Amino acid sequence: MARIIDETKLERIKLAAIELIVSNGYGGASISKIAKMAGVAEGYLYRHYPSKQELVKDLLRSNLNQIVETLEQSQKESEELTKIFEIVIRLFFNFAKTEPHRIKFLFALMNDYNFVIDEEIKSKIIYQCIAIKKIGLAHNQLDPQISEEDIYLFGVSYPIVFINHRIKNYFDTSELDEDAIQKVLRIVIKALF
Amino acid sequence: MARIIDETKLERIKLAAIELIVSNGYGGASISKIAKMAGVAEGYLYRHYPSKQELVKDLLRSNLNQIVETLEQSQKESEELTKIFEIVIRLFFNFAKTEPHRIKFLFALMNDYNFVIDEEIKSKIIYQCIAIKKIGLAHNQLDPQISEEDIYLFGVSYPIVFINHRIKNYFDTSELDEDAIQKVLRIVIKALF
Amino acid sequence: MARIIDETKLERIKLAAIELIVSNGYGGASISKIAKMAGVAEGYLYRHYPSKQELVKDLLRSNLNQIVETLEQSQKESEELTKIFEIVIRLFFNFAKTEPHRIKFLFALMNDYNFVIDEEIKSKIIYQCIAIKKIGLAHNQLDPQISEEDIYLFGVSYPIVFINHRIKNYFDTSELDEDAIQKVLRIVIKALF
Amino acid sequence: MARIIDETKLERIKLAAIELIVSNGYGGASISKIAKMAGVAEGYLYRHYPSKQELVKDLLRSNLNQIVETLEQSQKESEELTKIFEIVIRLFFNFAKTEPHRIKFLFALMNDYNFVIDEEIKSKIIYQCIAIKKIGLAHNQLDPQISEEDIYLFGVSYPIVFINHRIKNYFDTSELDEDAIQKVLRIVIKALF
DNA sequence: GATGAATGAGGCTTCATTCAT
DNA sequence: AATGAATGAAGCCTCATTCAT
Repeated sequence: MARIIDETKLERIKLAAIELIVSNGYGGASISKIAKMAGVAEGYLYRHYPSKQELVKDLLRSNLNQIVETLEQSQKESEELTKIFEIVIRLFFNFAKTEPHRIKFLFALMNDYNFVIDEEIKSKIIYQCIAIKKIGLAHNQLDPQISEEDIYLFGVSYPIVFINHRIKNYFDTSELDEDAIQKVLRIVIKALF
Repeated sequence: MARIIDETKLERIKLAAIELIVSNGYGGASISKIAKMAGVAEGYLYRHYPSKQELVKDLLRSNLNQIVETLEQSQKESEELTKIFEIVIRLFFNFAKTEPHRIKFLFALMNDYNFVIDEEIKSKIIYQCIAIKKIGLAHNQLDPQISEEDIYLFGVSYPIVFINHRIKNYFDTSELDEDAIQKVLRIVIKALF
Repeated sequence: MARIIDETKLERIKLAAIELIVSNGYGGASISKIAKMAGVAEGYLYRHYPSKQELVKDLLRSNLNQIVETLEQSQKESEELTKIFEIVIRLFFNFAKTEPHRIKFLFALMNDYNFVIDEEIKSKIIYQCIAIKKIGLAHNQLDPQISEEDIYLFGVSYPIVFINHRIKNYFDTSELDEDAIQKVLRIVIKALF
Repeated sequence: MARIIDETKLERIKLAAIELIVSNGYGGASISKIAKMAGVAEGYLYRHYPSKQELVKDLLRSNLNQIVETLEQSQKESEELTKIFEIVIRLFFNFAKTEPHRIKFLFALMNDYNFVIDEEIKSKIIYQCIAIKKIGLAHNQLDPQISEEDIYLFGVSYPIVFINHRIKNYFDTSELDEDAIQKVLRIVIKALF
């Protein structure tokens, strides 16, 4: 009975929101623009989210979840710290190539003072950082002065910052190739080990 | 005399704008709120800036200029790379203590995809990074693979990111004390040298 | 069987509509809220009423009909005017106790300039008032200057106004007890006889 | 400096709001309709009231204040209760002739369950009713069973209800002439004395 | 030079209503 | 017969900006 929810529509809304937030900022991504870009009625959005804020929160949440999964995945694939970081960093770069909006979106909102990260996801991320630190210490691969905060700053934050600087073409290079990956990886290892 | 009064007004406007942008975002910092907080008529603002955008651009420009000056200053004070980085980092931390709004503001807008950094300032910053790189290479203190981009990412971007993560209390530490400074400095040096 | 289920649904819709109109006003009683409260699909409502307006009109109509029936009933039960008024007033008070929403609803919409009372019901009410007047005159119980309008204003309007003032606790009494009934009855009789 | 506030505009807004609320109800009196009718920009309204609700509250407050003043005035002019009621009732009728919207507006909102009367005005009205009751008792003119609530219901509420019933032409008379005044006065006195 | 009254476009959100299923 | 997904107009409100004073 009744029509089935058109999942495509929701997906289009999310994509449109991300794209518009990335290019126009939170304030510049108006509901009407999002709806128009998604080819959906303005009111439709509110059948799935109680407010624009909640839509963006959800977007941030699900994108951060991808990071959490990336971190989890990396630890399943290897026990060597350099390898773990490589996996994570490669995933970010891959992410940047296949879905550049998403990495821009993350970059834009992770830093925003108005969008506090969901407590649950935050603790998952912290938990993963602690786990990585433990692996490193257990295998004597990590500078003992390194904290989970540093793991986060170099394993997550720095690659994202790097990628976005490249995307912004800040230093007249926008390459996100193998050389760039190696560069990031090398510095991260130098910093933490 | 009249000019002096003027300057105060403008200064108050700038401070109010920064504070409101930091706490409410660009969209949440309306002209009327800024004017009210600054104790100035709404229209007054338009005698100095053609638009709100231009006001914020100018704010970003002048705050970035402080960074340029910080970089310039650091090179005048020492020729040793570790010392130079220490000076810069100490200045950022000092900045964070005395004018936290400003460092938050920089953090919020530097990364924004909507506020492109003034071309002139950008090249100044790049120029300073190149200069620092040269000093480092001349004194054999720098990993030769390090580029000016890396100098920027670790000399400017990373300290600001670190400070803001601490301010946001992301890992349950909001300390910006000597230990924090040493920590940042140590990692930067490990990464670049 | 299916029909019975239907009737329940419709009844639930009506009750929900009344409750929401009373507590949120006509504008605050949205179809979706009514449907949700009634546990019914939004579209269902439109199988019985062509519009929200028509639903409310019908609600008003059927509730006013109860008043007409109350008036009719009272005349069947007695020929003495005081008795007739007593019956009517007691019914209103009883009504207020058992179904407070309804008396509030009547109060809210009877006075509304947007919901004109159905012509048919209006003439029924007028007819009843005339009938009561006739009884009074026939038995020499009524001040001859009293018109059917006065019968209405004191037999119907005043009790409803009184009850609602008490419900609103306007004068710090919300009692609707026997004393209140006696008080109303006494004044009505003093006014009309 | 700067333009002077155009008091006419505010007055036009108030009049338009009253007229539209009377004819379309609170919900039907939209900001845009009010602004259009008043010949004023939509946003202008918000320079004087923080919300639509507050505008209507203020309207209700100021109109109720007229009633308070009417009650106060009446007691200054006479010490005889019949005279006091006559003055009040005459004022209401006069009011109805010169400013019919206002009396309709009062009628519409006084009874509304969504617009609670300002506590301050309420106590003023109660105070006046008590004062009138005292005068009546002091001069042995009042039925001792009569409370201030009754004074209100017959001195204020009933005349307004009567006038609005006439305006609505409920019993095919819309006269608000001397006869009507005498009729109301006579019944009120019969009821309370 | 400075003010703040006034504007109206545009933002977010809700709503009555329709109609495919 | 009944559902509830989908619509888009309209509601309330805020905002950057203008301009008479």
